[in-house]
Amino acid sequence: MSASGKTRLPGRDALRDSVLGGDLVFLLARANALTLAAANAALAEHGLKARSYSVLALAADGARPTQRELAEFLRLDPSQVVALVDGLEQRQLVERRTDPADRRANVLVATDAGRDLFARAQQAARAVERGLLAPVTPEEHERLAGLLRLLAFPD
Amino acid sequence: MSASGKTRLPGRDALRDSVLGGDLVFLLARANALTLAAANAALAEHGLKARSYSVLALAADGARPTQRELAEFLRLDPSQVVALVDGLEQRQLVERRTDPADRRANVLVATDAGRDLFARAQQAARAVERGLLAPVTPEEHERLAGLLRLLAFPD
DNA sequence: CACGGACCATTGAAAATGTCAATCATTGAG
DNA sequence: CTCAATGATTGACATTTTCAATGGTCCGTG
Repeated sequence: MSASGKTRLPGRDALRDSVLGGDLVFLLARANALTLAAANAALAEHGLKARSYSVLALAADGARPTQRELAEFLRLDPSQVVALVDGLEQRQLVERRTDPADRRANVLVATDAGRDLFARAQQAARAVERGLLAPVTPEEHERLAGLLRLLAFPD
Repeated sequence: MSASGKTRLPGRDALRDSVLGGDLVFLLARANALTLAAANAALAEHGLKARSYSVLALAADGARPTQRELAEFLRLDPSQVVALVDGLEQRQLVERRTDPADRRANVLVATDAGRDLFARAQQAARAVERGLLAPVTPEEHERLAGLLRLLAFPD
């Protein structure tokens, strides 16, 4: 009755029933990899990736974040934010304004062109999300977002 | 009524209420980053990372996956799997056996030491997961896993 | 049986990301 | 005023990703 004679290869999805199939960290990693790839593909036609899209999004909706806040929020090293903002600024999608309340800090603001591009990119992003969530009811979608928020912001 | 006079910095979590706060791709990315960091920290004392832990897990529970199956399942390039398996094999945690049914393919099998280490590492992994899911009821946990599976395996 | 296209594992190189320490300007506390 | 702490920036270095090329093996076709 032991499995010693097992010569069959795992079926297409035999691995899913392994220990990892219930591993939250693994499921998150895989879901992230797939959704990130889909998002990047969709954003490419706008010259963006998920990263730059995120920065543009935060600049575009008037939160006026400093680069340090961006770094913390996006879980990036401050030096990566520099590069990201450089890219967007060179394309005139975003401006660095030194924060009047603290002249060490730069506050990010989207230009008109930036808001424009963001609006279009957001359409693409939403379409992707819709596609990803096709097998899920709106209710479940909300539940999922809520649970993910718990993991993403453990406070 | 415009926001032209807005000089206040965003509160600690003002960014969460931005467009990104409801962005599934972003939430997944951030949740993944946090849980991955936690998992890596916990696995470090066993000389593992989430990646090597995953490979070891699949080898340890007798699924006898080929490297190609591993690559697909973990969403890695086959060359990365080579490196991962090299590491585990040098530590005698895992063995490559050429698949009798297809001599091109290597099937991964855990050694006794490998199963041993995995058992201990799994304890650590489970503890981390418990910590991450502390704010969530077991029911919600299951629901989350189910929804993530939909995203992770769109078939 | 022999051929040829497809597939697995492996290698090596190049590009993208992640991580860290050092620096400059500025802030805020004492 | 002084000084430790902080935000942005730079540059170096490690890790991860992504690709193309190769040798061995498989399998369908002729």
